[in-house]
Amino acid sequence: MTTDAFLADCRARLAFDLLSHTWNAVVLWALRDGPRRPVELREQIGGISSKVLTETLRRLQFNGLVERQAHGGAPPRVEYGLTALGRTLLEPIGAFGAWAFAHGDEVMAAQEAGSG
Amino acid sequence: MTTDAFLADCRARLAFDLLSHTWNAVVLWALRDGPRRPVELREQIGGISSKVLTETLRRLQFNGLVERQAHGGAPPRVEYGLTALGRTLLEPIGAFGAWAFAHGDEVMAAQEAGSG
DNA sequence: CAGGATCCTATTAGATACTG
DNA sequence: CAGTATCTAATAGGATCCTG
Repeated sequence: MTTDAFLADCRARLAFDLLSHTWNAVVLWALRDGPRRPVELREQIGGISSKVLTETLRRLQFNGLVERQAHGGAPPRVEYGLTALGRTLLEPIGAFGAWAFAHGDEVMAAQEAGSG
Repeated sequence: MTTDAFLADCRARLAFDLLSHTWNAVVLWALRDGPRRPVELREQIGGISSKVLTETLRRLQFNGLVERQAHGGAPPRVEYGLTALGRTLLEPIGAFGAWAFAHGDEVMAAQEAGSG
């Protein structure tokens, strides 16, 4: 496939849109080991507010990547887990993680060189 | 590595930050076949303004992923190409592209099901 | 605990016009 | 053509309070 075709394809745009939301990939990755409750996700991820986490989960749910499971009662207990489709995204996300571990220091070095 | 460690690592955050800017991955991908001039990139990508393209290129340059080469004269001729570091990112980006081609239709189906 | 409703701020990108 | 300046609209995200 050509670069042009790739960029023009709406599915490719879709993939980029998924990535363009800061927390999408982070939350998906945090769910890799199985369903989690919101409070657990917040602890695990760190630095994400309740509101933003909820919005992110709704977005992922809307895109068919995450499913919500409510175990009724009080206090409420809700879990979010990856769908089959969501699990297929773990591999590409993992590829980025691997890249970050391999080359992250080079990026940081470039940043310091550029700003100093 | 554990999920916690992955998420806490600043290099991982870095990777996610790279992705969180809408056009970063698109522009990197558009440069995969070799250096391009800004006007060529705009045509190839489509839907990106001169200003946003310039900002994106500066950002990528700052992160050591892209390098600028000016061939002086009038009219000015400038080319942007991937650095060695930038080229290492093509593989993970390609993984996402492949995912989009394989599963993009499922995401779109989920969106329609959710909104309808 | 889950998560909705508000308010507020910083950032982004798009449009346009202009300079060298 | 390359790139900047300016203005504006949209949005993400943070903080906070409140409800079931």
